[in-house]
Amino acid sequence: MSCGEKLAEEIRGKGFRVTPQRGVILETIAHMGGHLSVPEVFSAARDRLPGLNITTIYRTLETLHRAGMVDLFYSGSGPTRFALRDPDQAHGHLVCSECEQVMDIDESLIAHLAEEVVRETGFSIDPHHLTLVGVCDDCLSEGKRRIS
Amino acid sequence: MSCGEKLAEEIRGKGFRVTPQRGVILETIAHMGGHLSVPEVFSAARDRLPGLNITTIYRTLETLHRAGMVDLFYSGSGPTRFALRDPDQAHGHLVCSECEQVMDIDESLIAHLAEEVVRETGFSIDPHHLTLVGVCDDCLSEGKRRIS
DNA sequence: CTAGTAGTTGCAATAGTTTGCATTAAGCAT
DNA sequence: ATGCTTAATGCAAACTATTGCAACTACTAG
Ligand SMILES: [Zn+2]
Ligand SMILES: [Zn+2]
Ligand SMILES: [Zn+2]
Ligand SMILES: [Zn+2]
Repeated sequence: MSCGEKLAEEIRGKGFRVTPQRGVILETIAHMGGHLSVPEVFSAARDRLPGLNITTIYRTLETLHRAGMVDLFYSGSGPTRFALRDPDQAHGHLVCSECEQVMDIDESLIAHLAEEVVRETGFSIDPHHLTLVGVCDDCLSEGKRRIS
Repeated sequence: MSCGEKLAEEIRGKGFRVTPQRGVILETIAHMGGHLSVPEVFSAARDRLPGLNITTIYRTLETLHRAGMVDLFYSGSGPTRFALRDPDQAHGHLVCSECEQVMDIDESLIAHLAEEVVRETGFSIDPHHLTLVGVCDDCLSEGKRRIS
């Protein structure tokens, strides 16, 4: 069973239909890996399934996101990016607004943050691809800008 | 001195030029208040200054953001929103991905979170309009969806 | 296997955002 | 006041994202 087929079974299990388009899109993002934009997924998936429309990519990724299989990742600049979720390892990102650098946050720190928020507010943060914007160590010490 | 003029002085102090467009845009967002989208600011500001181009709104808000006078607020759906920064009270938002509800986070909780992150990673989170996506108390107890 | 239902797709129109470039004008120095 | 320098604006085009609707098809029930 290919990884596309495995993912197809997973979305069927969540009550969504398995279509050729969804099969190809899942296969594509699984093989490309990483953090992809819709146009990137589109041009790769269209090669496997001519006639595929870019609207279908947007809608499929939204569906997969609601199904918990794909994460959104918006860094504050450029197009929104999507990534296949790794259920075993929830990572997040720190985006420096000065140098555009993107760092990873590891799972345990995210878990601590989420714990504090849920205790204070009752709100459960989604630990997958938690994205925080600020200023990195380097940029802060270079004094390019003070955050007020 | 109107609030628009006061803000104009502030951006001049940060090294940016004061133009009629910027004066009108500042006056407009100060009087409208709240969390505004670019199209909203545009249609209001254009009434005061005919000929104003929407591109100028985008660029001015980006400039004001870099100057620390305006915050970005992207909730994961709809257009990006902007708000005049209140330097005395940094608030943030919790966005429920189930019911679209937006709650406020108060400053002290944000300060705690930022402290934990900077201690672990050296990264300084911008406390203004910190926005976290997840599931609210109500939606979680109603079991509309489990977060994995 | 067949028919019905409802979720999904493609297409076109629309909305929101960014970029390049020529023109204009704010702030500064004389 | 006058001219210089460079930031800022307007405009057009490209890019990114969303929505409405008709046609289609995956799934289910019989
Ligand atoms: Zn940086
Ligand atoms: Zn990631
Ligand atoms: Zn909710
Ligand atoms: Zn706010």
